[in-house]
Amino acid sequence: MKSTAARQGTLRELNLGLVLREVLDAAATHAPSPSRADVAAATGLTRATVSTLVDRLVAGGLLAECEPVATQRAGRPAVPLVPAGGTLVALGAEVNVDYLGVRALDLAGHVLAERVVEDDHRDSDPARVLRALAAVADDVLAETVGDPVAATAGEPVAPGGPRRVVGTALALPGLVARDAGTLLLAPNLGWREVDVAGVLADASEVFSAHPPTLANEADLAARAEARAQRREGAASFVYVSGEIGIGAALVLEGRVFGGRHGWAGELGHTLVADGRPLEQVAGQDAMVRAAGLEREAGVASLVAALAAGAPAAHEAVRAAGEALGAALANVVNTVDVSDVVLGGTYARLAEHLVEPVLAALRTHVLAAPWAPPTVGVARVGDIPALTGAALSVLDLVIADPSAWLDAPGAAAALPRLAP
Amino acid sequence: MKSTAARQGTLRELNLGLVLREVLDAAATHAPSPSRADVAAATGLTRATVSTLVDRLVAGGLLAECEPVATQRAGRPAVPLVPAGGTLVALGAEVNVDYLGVRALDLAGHVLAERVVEDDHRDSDPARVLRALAAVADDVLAETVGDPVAATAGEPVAPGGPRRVVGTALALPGLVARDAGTLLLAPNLGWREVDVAGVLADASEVFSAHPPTLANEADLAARAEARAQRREGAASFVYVSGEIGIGAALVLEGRVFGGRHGWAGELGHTLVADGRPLEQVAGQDAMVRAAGLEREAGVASLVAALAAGAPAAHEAVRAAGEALGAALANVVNTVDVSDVVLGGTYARLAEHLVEPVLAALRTHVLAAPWAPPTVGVARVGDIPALTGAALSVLDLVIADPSAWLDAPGAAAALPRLAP
DNA sequence: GATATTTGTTGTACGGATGAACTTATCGAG
DNA sequence: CTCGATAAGTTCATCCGTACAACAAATATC
Repeated sequence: MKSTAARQGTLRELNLGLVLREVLDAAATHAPSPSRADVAAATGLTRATVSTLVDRLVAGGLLAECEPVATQRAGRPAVPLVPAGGTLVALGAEVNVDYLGVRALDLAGHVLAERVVEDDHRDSDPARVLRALAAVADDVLAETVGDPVAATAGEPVAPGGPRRVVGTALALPGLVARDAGTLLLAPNLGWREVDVAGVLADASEVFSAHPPTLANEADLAARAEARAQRREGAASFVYVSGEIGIGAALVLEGRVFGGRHGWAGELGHTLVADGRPLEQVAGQDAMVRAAGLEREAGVASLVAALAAGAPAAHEAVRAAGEALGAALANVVNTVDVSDVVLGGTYARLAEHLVEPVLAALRTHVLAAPWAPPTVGVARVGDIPALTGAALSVLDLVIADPSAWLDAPGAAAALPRLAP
Repeated sequence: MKSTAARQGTLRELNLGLVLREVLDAAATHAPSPSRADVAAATGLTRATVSTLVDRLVAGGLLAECEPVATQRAGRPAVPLVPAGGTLVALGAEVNVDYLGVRALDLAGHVLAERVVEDDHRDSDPARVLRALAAVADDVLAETVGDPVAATAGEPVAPGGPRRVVGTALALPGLVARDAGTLLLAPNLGWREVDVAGVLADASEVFSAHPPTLANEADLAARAEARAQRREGAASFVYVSGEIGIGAALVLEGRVFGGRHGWAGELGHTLVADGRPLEQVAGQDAMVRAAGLEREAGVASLVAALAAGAPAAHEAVRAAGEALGAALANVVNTVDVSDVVLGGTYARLAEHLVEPVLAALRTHVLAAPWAPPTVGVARVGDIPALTGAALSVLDLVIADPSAWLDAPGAAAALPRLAP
């Protein structure tokens, strides 16, 4: 919390964000679209105040009004409010060990377009991979807008036409310097000190117009998971992302906690009981190898072996779960968040992992008797970091809505959408 | 950040707190007392606005004006503002394994009175110890106010007379349910599920009028350390409290992070490489025993042995430092805070601990090359948790200053204090 | 068709911050 | 010693955003 003077504009900005978030959250959780009165009731603001704020947001092209819908009850029918789907686009990208991809989201959080390319990036050439990503990004954006150049010009337009790009974010399996746009270290890619933003800017129109914010893959995946879980209120949990590496991210009251530099949650390099880093015990490759399978066979073969009842596979996963649980117990003891969510590869193995992880938590977490640990499975869909990256971009809009308002009047002519 | 409607009163409350904090911080860091103009410049508010806010705080008895002081420079001399020392009292208490104590602070953070009683509380009777604490608390409060009963009545009074008690807080070496006022588990005391607040309320006037907020000892000690370090801006660090047990606390941007229930930082029960909990390797008793000394001899004998150059003592401390460093590396990797502050017993052994801890951090922290870890020694004085507990009470005043304003007019008659 | 009910809007009032004078109090130059 | 420069603090008109209350609009129920 920055302690800076609160002028009157701060007030408006705060409440504008509050109203916007209310509508966006409803859309994200598939709750019925709220009316002005609903928002007023939920926020504690007056109907009058909400009305002026909503009017501003609608005029600015961030919200849209649907046709009033009959509600069976007495009273004037409410006008449902929805995020304006037509204007803003956020681009989330990811480079991971065995794939890269880009996903485009609108303000409502709906996927406008996406593309994922599978490839092996172990010890790859950063420039080559990043140029491939840049091409994919331009493609994906082209699917959502007629002309990427016109789209960045900031002209308000009708739905279906070109859109305004809010920004871009990139998920990477390693340590990043988020401000400098540099990847510091990604052991599983074999990358070190790469000027990611620079390379992307040279290779892509989108990334040069909108320099990407870099972040850890697990953090962004957790951002997406937090949204998926928001259905039942802002949750706190430790998200474990089991890809080739092992990343973790803390979600506190629905917000991802990245730490001072965004490097929090480096779980893979935690030392476990035998002195080895966790990744070498419970990582994807380690499990596959321990199960007596070829590394190239991947997780799919492990899943198959488990289904077939192969004892070595079961033992491998159980041992991995035990080590993971012990490492997570330290995390839980450190940050006092007792719910664990398994994501990535671990989600596919959850059936066999939950029990050993939970057992380890129960025995090693000091507070377990009073806040029983839980182990759940991620709800968010495939490649959550793509969604999380785009959501992290959209957070900018929510944090400072008035910066993204179109010139008033232009959007007033927009036709009403169907509910 | 609770997302609740921001009305106009929110604005005033925010800025009131901002102004108050500005003056309190200056007092805490022994910086020169700021004038209204200084506060305006620091906060970004107008001189006019600051004036009205300060007037309100002065009238309410939270701030006081000193005699204008000649500044050598041209211009009207400034009126230095200081926390009103005379009106509010915050009580911080602690029960730990080998002592208990109570400290009374005024709004400026100055110690008004304190008392510490050394005793061995291992496997003690909670009721007996807590009754002793209650008696100490009543004594300490009596030193600061003429009549504890009158003091709680909330009458504004002149400096020197009875004071208003803001509240009480109690530091405990274990897990607490802070809302319920219950100690859940304190292994080193041998206490479990103790209704601390209830016992104290029955045994003491202060605690019955002002039910104590319970918190972990390390968290509160870190709260005090954060204030001591604020001199150079809001710092982030991991505070390690080495008492009989080992506690840790996270300080982020100057604020203690307690986690969902206040149970964050349970470092002592982290499992180290050989499978034992850290406390049994690097705890006070473990070090003393490993050095070949009697447990009862305590840390003093260990310090003496180190000074005498006893090889066993040096080896014991070095081994402890190594284990501690490895455990801290996990914490640093988890929460991305690279500065460590050694407190409690560890501060006394810092000379011999810093090197092995630092070495362990350098090797195990993934981000070490880009954010070099540091290991420092706590600056705060003896028994920091007492100060931290009282400070946590004073935080209530800063968070909601208007709730603590006296009736206007009553304090206007107060004489001006000397600068 | 009258009434109740709920949504959304329209003024008016109020509280709080702002900016521009203005007053007060000191230093220093002549 | 006087005058001007300088800075702190105050006063007042103004702006801005929210609250409150009354009102208009649109539907269901009887």
